[in-house]
Amino acid sequence: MDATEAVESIQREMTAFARRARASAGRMHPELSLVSYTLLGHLEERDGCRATDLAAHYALDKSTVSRQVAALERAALVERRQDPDDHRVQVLHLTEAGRAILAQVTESRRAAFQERLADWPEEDLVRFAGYLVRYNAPGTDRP
Amino acid sequence: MDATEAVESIQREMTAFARRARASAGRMHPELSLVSYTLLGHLEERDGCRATDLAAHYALDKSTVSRQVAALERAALVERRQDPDDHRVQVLHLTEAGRAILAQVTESRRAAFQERLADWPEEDLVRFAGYLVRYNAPGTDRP
DNA sequence: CAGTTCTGGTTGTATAGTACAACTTGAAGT
DNA sequence: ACTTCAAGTTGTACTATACAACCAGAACTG
Repeated sequence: MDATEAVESIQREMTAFARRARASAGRMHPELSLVSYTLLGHLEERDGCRATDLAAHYALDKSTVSRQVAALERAALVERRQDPDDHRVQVLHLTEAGRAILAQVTESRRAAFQERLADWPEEDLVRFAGYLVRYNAPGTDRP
Repeated sequence: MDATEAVESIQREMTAFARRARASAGRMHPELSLVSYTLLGHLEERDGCRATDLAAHYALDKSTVSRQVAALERAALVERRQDPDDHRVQVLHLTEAGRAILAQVTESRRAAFQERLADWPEEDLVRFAGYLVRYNAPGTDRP
Protein backbone atom coordinates (compact mmCIF):
# COMPACT_ATOMS: atom_id res chain seq x y z
CA MET A 1 0.00 0.00 0.00
CA ASP A 2 1.46 3.36 -0.98
CA ALA A 3 0.56 6.81 0.27
CA THR A 4 -2.17 7.42 -2.27
CA GLU A 5 -3.87 4.16 -1.58
CA ALA A 6 -3.59 4.82 2.11
CA VAL A 7 -5.26 8.21 1.77
CA GLU A 8 -8.10 6.68 -0.21
CA SER A 9 -8.52 3.98 2.33
CA ILE A 10 -8.54 6.47 5.21
CA GLN A 11 -11.18 8.49 3.40
CA ARG A 12 -13.36 5.49 2.77
CA GLU A 13 -13.08 4.15 6.27
CA MET A 14 -13.64 7.46 8.00
CA THR A 15 -16.70 8.03 5.85
CA ALA A 16 -18.04 4.58 6.54
CA PHE A 17 -17.61 5.19 10.19
CA ALA A 18 -19.26 8.58 10.13
CA ARG A 19 -22.28 7.27 8.32
CA ARG A 20 -23.01 4.81 11.05
CA ALA A 21 -21.94 6.62 14.16
CA ARG A 22 -24.87 8.81 14.93
CA ALA A 23 -27.53 6.21 14.40
CA SER A 24 -25.81 3.56 16.41
CA ALA A 25 -25.02 6.03 19.18
CA GLY A 26 -28.72 6.79 19.29
CA ARG A 27 -29.58 3.14 19.46
CA MET A 28 -27.10 2.55 22.24
CA HIS A 29 -28.15 5.48 24.41
CA PRO A 30 -31.58 6.75 23.53
CA GLU A 31 -31.46 9.00 26.54
CA LEU A 32 -28.54 11.09 25.35
CA SER A 33 -27.86 11.99 21.75
CA LEU A 34 -24.36 12.12 20.41
CA VAL A 35 -24.44 15.88 20.47
CA SER A 36 -25.72 16.17 24.00
CA TYR A 37 -23.19 13.63 25.10
CA THR A 38 -20.41 15.57 23.53
CA LEU A 39 -21.51 18.83 25.03
CA LEU A 40 -21.85 17.35 28.49
CA GLY A 41 -18.42 15.82 28.10
CA HIS A 42 -16.95 19.16 27.24
CA LEU A 43 -18.56 20.76 30.26
CA GLU A 44 -17.15 18.09 32.49
CA GLU A 45 -13.69 18.38 31.03
CA ARG A 46 -13.56 22.16 31.25
CA ASP A 47 -15.49 22.33 34.45
CA GLY A 48 -18.01 24.70 32.94
CA CYS A 49 -17.87 26.98 29.96
CA ARG A 50 -19.89 29.38 27.86
CA ALA A 51 -22.30 28.42 25.11
CA THR A 52 -20.20 30.36 22.63
CA ASP A 53 -17.20 28.25 23.46
CA LEU A 54 -19.15 25.10 22.73
CA ALA A 55 -20.31 26.49 19.41
CA ALA A 56 -16.81 27.49 18.39
CA HIS A 57 -15.26 24.26 19.51
CA TYR A 58 -17.71 22.01 17.72
CA ALA A 59 -18.34 24.17 14.70
CA LEU A 60 -22.00 24.48 15.55
CA ASP A 61 -24.20 27.49 15.11
CA LYS A 62 -24.87 29.38 18.30
CA SER A 63 -28.58 28.87 17.83
CA THR A 64 -28.04 25.13 17.71
CA VAL A 65 -26.07 25.23 20.91
CA SER A 66 -28.63 27.48 22.49
CA ARG A 67 -31.37 24.95 21.84
CA GLN A 68 -29.28 22.01 22.88
CA VAL A 69 -28.41 23.70 26.11
CA ALA A 70 -32.03 24.65 26.67
CA ALA A 71 -33.00 21.00 26.32
CA LEU A 72 -30.24 19.89 28.65
CA GLU A 73 -31.32 22.45 31.17
CA ARG A 74 -34.92 21.32 30.85
CA ALA A 75 -33.71 17.81 31.58
CA ALA A 76 -31.84 19.21 34.58
CA LEU A 77 -28.49 17.97 33.33
CA VAL A 78 -26.88 21.40 33.18
CA GLU A 79 -27.42 24.67 34.95
CA ARG A 80 -26.60 28.21 33.94
CA ARG A 81 -24.84 30.63 36.20
CA GLN A 82 -24.78 34.30 35.36
CA ASP A 83 -21.28 35.61 35.10
CA PRO A 84 -21.13 38.53 37.54
CA ASP A 85 -18.44 40.29 35.49
CA ASP A 86 -20.27 40.12 32.19
CA HIS A 87 -24.00 40.03 32.33
CA ARG A 88 -24.30 38.69 28.80
CA VAL A 89 -22.51 35.53 29.72
CA GLN A 90 -23.97 32.40 31.23
CA VAL A 91 -21.48 29.89 32.45
CA LEU A 92 -22.79 26.38 32.00
CA HIS A 93 -22.18 23.72 34.58
CA LEU A 94 -23.10 20.08 34.91
CA THR A 95 -25.60 19.25 37.58
CA GLU A 96 -25.25 16.15 39.68
CA ALA A 97 -27.74 14.39 37.45
CA GLY A 98 -25.79 15.50 34.42
CA ARG A 99 -22.57 14.19 35.84
CA ALA A 100 -24.24 10.89 36.67
CA ILE A 101 -25.79 10.29 33.29
CA LEU A 102 -22.61 11.34 31.55
CA ALA A 103 -20.64 8.85 33.59
CA GLN A 104 -23.12 6.14 32.81
CA VAL A 105 -23.12 6.71 29.06
CA THR A 106 -19.37 7.13 29.01
CA GLU A 107 -18.97 3.81 30.74
CA SER A 108 -21.30 2.07 28.36
CA ARG A 109 -19.59 3.58 25.34
CA ARG A 110 -16.23 2.75 26.82
CA ALA A 111 -17.31 -0.85 27.22
CA ALA A 112 -18.44 -1.03 23.62
CA PHE A 113 -15.19 0.43 22.35
CA GLN A 114 -13.20 -1.72 24.71
CA GLU A 115 -14.91 -4.83 23.46
CA ARG A 116 -14.34 -3.86 19.91
CA LEU A 117 -10.69 -3.12 20.56
CA ALA A 118 -10.12 -5.95 22.98
CA ASP A 119 -7.76 -7.96 20.87
CA TRP A 120 -5.59 -5.07 19.77
CA PRO A 121 -2.08 -4.90 21.14
CA GLU A 122 -1.53 -1.90 23.37
CA GLU A 123 1.10 -0.54 21.05
CA ASP A 124 -1.40 -0.36 18.20
CA LEU A 125 -4.06 1.22 20.37
CA VAL A 126 -1.72 3.97 21.41
CA ARG A 127 -0.59 4.62 17.88
CA PHE A 128 -4.13 4.60 16.54
CA ALA A 129 -5.24 7.08 19.18
CA GLY A 130 -2.33 9.29 18.28
CA TYR A 131 -3.22 9.24 14.62
CA LEU A 132 -6.81 10.16 15.31
CA VAL A 133 -5.82 13.05 17.50
CA ARG A 134 -3.45 14.24 14.86
CA TYR A 135 -6.04 13.83 12.16
CA ASN A 136 -8.73 15.70 14.04
CA ALA A 137 -6.48 18.43 15.33
CA PRO A 138 -5.76 20.72 12.38
CA GLY A 139 -8.88 22.67 11.58
CA THR A 140 -12.25 22.41 13.08
CA ASP A 141 -13.65 21.85 9.64
CA ARG A 142 -13.92 19.16 7.03
CA PRO A 143 -13.51 15.44 7.51
CA MET B 1 -0.64 6.67 27.45
CA ASP B 2 -1.75 3.18 28.38
CA ALA B 3 -4.32 0.96 26.72
CA THR B 4 -7.27 2.30 28.66
CA GLU B 5 -6.38 5.87 27.93
CA ALA B 6 -5.87 4.99 24.30
CA VAL B 7 -9.30 3.38 24.09
CA GLU B 8 -10.87 6.46 25.62
CA SER B 9 -9.00 8.68 23.26
CA ILE B 10 -10.03 6.62 20.26
CA GLN B 11 -13.60 6.80 21.40
CA ARG B 12 -13.48 10.54 21.86
CA GLU B 13 -11.76 11.23 18.57
CA MET B 14 -13.94 8.95 16.52
CA THR B 15 -16.97 10.59 18.05
CA ALA B 16 -15.63 14.04 17.40
CA PHE B 17 -15.00 13.08 13.84
CA ALA B 18 -18.44 11.62 13.35
CA ARG B 19 -20.10 14.71 14.70
CA ARG B 20 -18.46 16.93 12.14
CA ALA B 21 -18.40 14.70 9.13
CA ARG B 22 -21.89 15.09 7.90
CA ALA B 23 -22.03 18.83 8.21
CA SER B 24 -18.71 19.42 6.55
CA ALA B 25 -19.54 16.94 3.81
CA GLY B 26 -22.64 18.98 3.17
CA ARG B 27 -20.66 22.20 3.06
CA MET B 28 -18.12 20.71 0.71
CA HIS B 29 -20.63 19.25 -1.72
CA PRO B 30 -23.98 20.92 -1.37
CA GLU B 31 -25.13 18.99 -4.39
CA LEU B 32 -24.72 15.58 -2.82
CA SER B 33 -25.25 14.75 0.83
CA LEU B 34 -23.18 12.17 2.60
CA VAL B 35 -26.07 9.73 2.42
CA SER B 36 -26.71 10.23 -1.25
CA TYR B 37 -23.04 9.96 -1.92
CA THR B 38 -22.87 6.71 -0.05
CA LEU B 39 -25.88 5.27 -1.83
CA LEU B 40 -24.56 6.25 -5.23
CA GLY B 41 -21.24 4.73 -4.32
CA HIS B 42 -22.91 1.49 -3.43
CA LEU B 43 -24.80 1.42 -6.70
CA GLU B 44 -21.61 1.97 -8.59
CA GLU B 45 -19.78 -0.68 -6.69
CA ARG B 46 -22.51 -3.29 -7.04
CA ASP B 47 -23.50 -2.18 -10.48
CA GLY B 48 -27.12 -1.78 -9.43
CA CYS B 49 -29.13 -3.18 -6.56
CA ARG B 50 -32.54 -3.05 -4.88
CA ALA B 51 -33.67 -0.42 -2.44
CA THR B 52 -34.11 -3.09 0.20
CA ASP B 53 -30.47 -4.04 -0.12
CA LEU B 54 -29.42 -0.47 0.49
CA ALA B 55 -31.64 -0.29 3.55
CA ALA B 56 -30.24 -3.49 4.98
CA HIS B 57 -26.65 -2.62 4.21
CA TYR B 58 -26.73 0.82 5.77
CA ALA B 59 -29.16 0.07 8.57
CA LEU B 60 -31.67 2.57 7.24
CA ASP B 61 -35.42 2.28 7.23
CA LYS B 62 -36.90 1.34 3.90
CA SER B 63 -38.94 4.52 3.90
CA THR B 64 -35.77 6.54 4.27
CA VAL B 65 -34.19 4.78 1.36
CA SER B 66 -37.36 5.16 -0.65
CA ARG B 67 -37.27 8.91 -0.24
CA GLN B 68 -33.56 9.16 -0.86
CA VAL B 69 -33.92 7.18 -4.02
CA ALA B 70 -36.90 9.24 -5.10
CA ALA B 71 -34.80 12.38 -4.71
CA LEU B 72 -31.90 10.86 -6.61
CA GLU B 73 -34.24 9.82 -9.37
CA ARG B 74 -35.75 13.28 -9.47
CA ALA B 75 -32.24 14.61 -9.88
CA ALA B 76 -31.74 12.06 -12.66
CA LEU B 77 -28.79 10.46 -10.92
CA VAL B 78 -30.32 7.01 -10.71
CA GLU B 79 -32.93 5.16 -12.68
CA ARG B 80 -35.21 2.29 -11.73
CA ARG B 81 -35.64 -0.79 -13.83
CA GLN B 82 -38.48 -3.15 -13.13
CA ASP B 83 -37.27 -6.62 -12.42
CA PRO B 84 -39.08 -8.80 -14.94
CA ASP B 85 -38.95 -11.82 -12.61
CA ASP B 86 -40.45 -10.05 -9.61
CA HIS B 87 -42.71 -7.16 -10.26
CA ARG B 88 -42.34 -5.81 -6.76
CA VAL B 89 -38.67 -5.20 -7.29
CA GLN B 90 -37.02 -2.20 -8.86
CA VAL B 91 -33.38 -2.54 -9.64
CA LEU B 92 -31.59 0.76 -9.22
CA HIS B 93 -28.86 1.86 -11.56
CA LEU B 94 -26.67 4.91 -11.86
CA THR B 95 -27.34 7.12 -14.82
CA GLU B 96 -24.53 8.73 -16.72
CA ALA B 97 -25.12 11.93 -14.78
CA GLY B 98 -25.05 9.97 -11.56
CA ARG B 99 -21.78 8.35 -12.47
CA ALA B 100 -20.32 11.71 -13.39
CA ILE B 101 -21.30 13.51 -10.24
CA LEU B 102 -20.19 10.60 -8.11
CA ALA B 103 -16.79 10.69 -9.73
CA GLN B 104 -16.56 14.41 -9.26
CA VAL B 105 -17.45 14.34 -5.58
CA THR B 106 -15.19 11.40 -4.97
CA GLU B 107 -12.34 13.30 -6.51
CA SER B 108 -13.02 16.41 -4.49
CA ARG B 109 -13.23 14.42 -1.29
CA ARG B 110 -10.03 12.67 -2.19
CA ALA B 111 -8.34 16.00 -2.67
CA ALA B 112 -9.56 17.26 0.69
CA PHE B 113 -8.29 14.19 2.48
CA GLN B 114 -5.07 14.37 0.56
CA GLU B 115 -4.51 17.95 1.59
CA ARG B 116 -5.26 17.25 5.17
CA LEU B 117 -2.88 14.34 5.23
CA ALA B 118 -0.24 15.97 3.07
CA ASP B 119 2.42 16.29 5.72
CA TRP B 120 2.09 12.81 7.12
CA PRO B 121 4.91 10.40 6.49
CA GLU B 122 3.86 7.55 4.25
CA GLU B 123 4.58 5.03 6.95
CA ASP B 124 2.05 6.64 9.23
CA LEU B 125 -0.58 6.90 6.52
CA VAL B 126 -0.32 3.24 5.78
CA ARG B 127 -0.53 2.28 9.42
CA PHE B 128 -3.45 4.62 10.06
CA ALA B 129 -5.35 3.22 7.10
CA GLY B 130 -4.72 -0.27 8.36
CA TYR B 131 -6.03 0.59 11.81
CA LEU B 132 -9.19 2.09 10.40
CA VAL B 133 -9.89 -0.91 8.23
CA ARG B 134 -9.32 -3.16 11.17
CA TYR B 135 -11.51 -1.03 13.36
CA ASN B 136 -14.39 -0.89 10.93
CA ALA B 137 -14.20 -4.47 9.85
CA PRO B 138 -15.85 -6.44 12.66
CA GLY B 139 -19.57 -5.75 12.64
CA THR B 140 -21.58 -3.44 10.57
CA ASP B 141 -22.98 -1.85 13.67
CA ARG B 142 -21.93 0.37 16.54
CA PRO B 143 -19.04 2.79 16.54
C1' DC C 1 -19.57 60.96 27.29
C1' DA C 2 -22.69 59.64 23.23
C1' DG C 3 -22.94 56.96 19.48
C1' DT C 4 -21.24 52.97 17.17
C1' DT C 5 -19.76 48.54 16.88
C1' DC C 6 -18.94 44.04 18.92
C1' DT C 7 -20.30 39.86 21.51
C1' DG C 8 -23.32 36.39 23.82
C1' DG C 9 -27.47 34.58 23.47
C1' DT C 10 -32.58 33.63 21.98
C1' DT C 11 -36.24 33.10 18.76
C1' DG C 12 -38.46 32.52 14.14
C1' DT C 13 -38.27 29.88 10.16
C1' DA C 14 -36.77 26.39 7.00
C1' DT C 15 -34.50 22.10 5.61
C1' DA C 16 -32.57 17.38 5.71
C1' DG C 17 -32.52 12.95 7.46
C1' DT C 18 -34.59 9.81 9.88
C1' DA C 19 -38.08 6.38 12.06
C1' DC C 20 -42.49 4.13 12.64
C1' DA C 21 -46.93 2.79 11.22
C1' DA C 22 -50.39 2.02 7.79
C1' DC C 23 -51.11 0.74 3.32
C1' DT C 24 -50.62 -1.42 -1.64
C1' DT C 25 -49.18 -4.74 -4.59
C1' DG C 26 -47.15 -8.74 -5.98
C1' DA C 27 -45.01 -13.49 -4.65
C1' DA C 28 -44.81 -17.70 -1.95
C1' DG C 29 -46.43 -21.29 1.03
C1' DT C 30 -50.08 -24.28 2.95
C1' DA D 1 -57.87 -20.34 -2.57
C1' DC D 2 -56.39 -18.12 1.68
C1' DT D 3 -52.95 -16.64 4.34
C1' DT D 4 -48.66 -14.91 5.02
C1' DC D 5 -44.41 -12.65 3.42
C1' DA D 6 -41.65 -9.09 0.92
C1' DA D 7 -40.80 -4.59 -1.63
C1' DG D 8 -41.98 -0.05 -1.76
C1' DT D 9 -44.71 4.26 -0.89
C1' DT D 10 -46.97 7.64 1.82
C1' DG D 11 -48.46 10.06 6.08
C1' DT D 12 -46.76 11.86 10.19
C1' DA D 13 -43.56 13.26 13.62
C1' DC D 14 -39.12 14.35 15.62
C1' DT D 15 -34.22 15.88 15.85
C1' DA D 16 -30.36 18.32 14.45
C1' DT D 17 -29.10 21.81 12.09
C1' DA D 18 -28.40 26.57 9.74
C1' DC D 19 -29.35 31.36 8.76
C1' DA D 20 -31.34 35.67 9.77
C1' DA D 21 -33.40 38.95 12.76
C1' DC D 22 -33.30 40.44 17.00
C1' DC D 23 -32.10 42.00 22.11
C1' DA D 24 -29.06 43.18 25.76
C1' DG D 25 -24.83 44.18 27.68
C1' DA D 26 -19.73 45.58 26.86
C1' DA D 27 -16.11 47.79 24.53
C1' DC D 28 -14.29 51.27 21.54
C1' DT D 29 -13.85 55.86 19.51
C1' DG D 30 -14.35 60.46 18.14
